[in-house]
Amino acid sequence: MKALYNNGEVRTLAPEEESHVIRHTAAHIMAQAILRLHPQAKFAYGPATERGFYYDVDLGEEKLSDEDLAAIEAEMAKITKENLPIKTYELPRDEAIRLMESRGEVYKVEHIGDLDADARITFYQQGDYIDMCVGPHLTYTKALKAFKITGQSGAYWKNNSENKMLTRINGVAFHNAEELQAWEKEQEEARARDHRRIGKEMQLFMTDDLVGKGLPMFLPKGYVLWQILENYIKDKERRLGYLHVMTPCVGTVDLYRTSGHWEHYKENMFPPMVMEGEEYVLRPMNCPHHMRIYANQPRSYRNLPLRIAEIAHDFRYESSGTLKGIERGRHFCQNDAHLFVTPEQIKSEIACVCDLIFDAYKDFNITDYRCVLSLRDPADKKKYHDDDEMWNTAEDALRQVLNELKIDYTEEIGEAAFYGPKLDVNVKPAVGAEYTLSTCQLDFCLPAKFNLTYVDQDGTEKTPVVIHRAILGSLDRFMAYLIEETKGRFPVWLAPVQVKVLPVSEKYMEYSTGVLNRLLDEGIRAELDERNEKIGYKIREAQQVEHVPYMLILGQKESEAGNVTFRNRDTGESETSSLEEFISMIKG
RNA sequence: GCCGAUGUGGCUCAAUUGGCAGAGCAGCUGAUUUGUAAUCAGCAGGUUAUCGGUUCGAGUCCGAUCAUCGGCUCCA
Repeated sequence: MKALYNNGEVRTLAPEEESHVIRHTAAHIMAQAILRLHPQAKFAYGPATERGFYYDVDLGEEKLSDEDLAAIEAEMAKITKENLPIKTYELPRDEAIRLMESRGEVYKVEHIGDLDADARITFYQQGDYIDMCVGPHLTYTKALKAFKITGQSGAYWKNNSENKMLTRINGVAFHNAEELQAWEKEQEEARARDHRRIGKEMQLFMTDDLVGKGLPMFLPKGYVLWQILENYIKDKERRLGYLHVMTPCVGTVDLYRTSGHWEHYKENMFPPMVMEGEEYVLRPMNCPHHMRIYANQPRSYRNLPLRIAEIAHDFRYESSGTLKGIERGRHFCQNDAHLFVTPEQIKSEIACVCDLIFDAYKDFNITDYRCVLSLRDPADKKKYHDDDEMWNTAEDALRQVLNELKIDYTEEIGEAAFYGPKLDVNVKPAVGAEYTLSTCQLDFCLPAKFNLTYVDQDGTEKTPVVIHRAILGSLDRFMAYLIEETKGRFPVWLAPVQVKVLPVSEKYMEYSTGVLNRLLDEGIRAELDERNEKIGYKIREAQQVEHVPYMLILGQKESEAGNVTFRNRDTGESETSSLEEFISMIKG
């Protein structure tokens, strides 16, 4: 596949570059189609994305319907059929501005102003459509063979909510129709594993308008899974010397003024409740409570590290548009902990946190994740605690630890918490954008705000450093992740129902009840299907809807021999064994 | 919050240009007593998200509100 570079050269693309060029060219062709149908359109940015492309367009007062999008897609097909040659040329800055002004492209003109003074300004043109662009692009419009407009959304000019909202039209583009078809199939499968869908079907959780949006409720089966997660991580933490506490879900506004959260996040907190002249808020996070626990008694260097942990309920007034099942609600439970350490202990404690993260990932079979070192944006003095020396120390310390631990990470500017840098471990859900599962944050800021001290070896008072960390992140979000990864087919140790006992007919109910009770006595999560249905029907439901790992089929043979026949959900195979053997298999 | 779309029994979906709200599954009752992915029959279930408007007549057209979905922004 050949591409036209902005120096006029035509070169054969490396295979890994092809998709990007196809998608970027698709954006131009879409822009041309939009312009033909909506001549008032002014174009902002129109890049290629991971799977496709978009173009941000100012359409004035006009709103696009689905029919309009379909018309644009049809016009794109027409343009590819016309097989227009794609040309490129460079203009001096003043001529470039004049060209764009003459076409009313105000956003492009502004863009030129943002470029370095010596930047080359190049254009690509197909037919009468001209776009300012660095390329490269395909050489003819017919080279775009498979694309689809996937929808529209609002997006601010330069991603800044102070700026005008533009219409973003999204699309996907591929080498050929087969790839497009494969993508469509993939989308369908992704929708099928959406945790909201599976959660509803498996009766794991629900939401209710009368309770309130963004406030999911865990149903019995979902809460069983939730508790397994809670016990799992608390047990790990206990072995690592964490001390669990329980603190209230409200606190005074002054508590958050002290921490600085009030100043930074009050818009995203549920508003204050005034009681007897005091203001209280639902807590959005737990650091301040844990800081006060630290301050509850004098601390010595001998007490450190002090690891305070809590499965804590938090409330955040998230924008309605960002709510997403149990992945992001207005109430959630954090697997939170604060490690109070001396500067010398930072490295070993962070190493221990990282070990715990990757240890847990191994247990949950999580392999597809990305580590990010989230740093401040030094220019943004408002968002971040203003103390460059503190930041440099913290960022260097965290970076150094990650390097020594040989953790693969990318650095991202402007992603830090307001009080310090963090290591985030991100995953991508079946549907939607990447999010953070685990986090480990280094904080030189809050301990000072709360005047926390410890007496050091030499008898002087020093300020501890705090490491904030969450392994399973929020239990709710972690559960959403597990649902999507497993498609609801949880491994035995996580399955809300591990064994479903299915009598072949009511004649074997007594035997089945005995088996059920034995399983329950062993602490196995088992259920009995007492309905008067055929065995095939019971299997179908346990398999297809409940995704139960093991089904016990009990009939004449089993009741006479006193054994069990179990059916494996994943293989569909059946085997007969003694009940004892089956029990030890489940427990093993 | 913003841009756009959607909203019909618990679930999945029908309902011609505006003309009697319907089916399958689930539920209940009865029959059947069943051996590895749906046994048969009957019954019940709806103020078509809510409120208002247009019309002889609204699930359908218009407006507002609410919720959900796809994005944007945000995520301590």
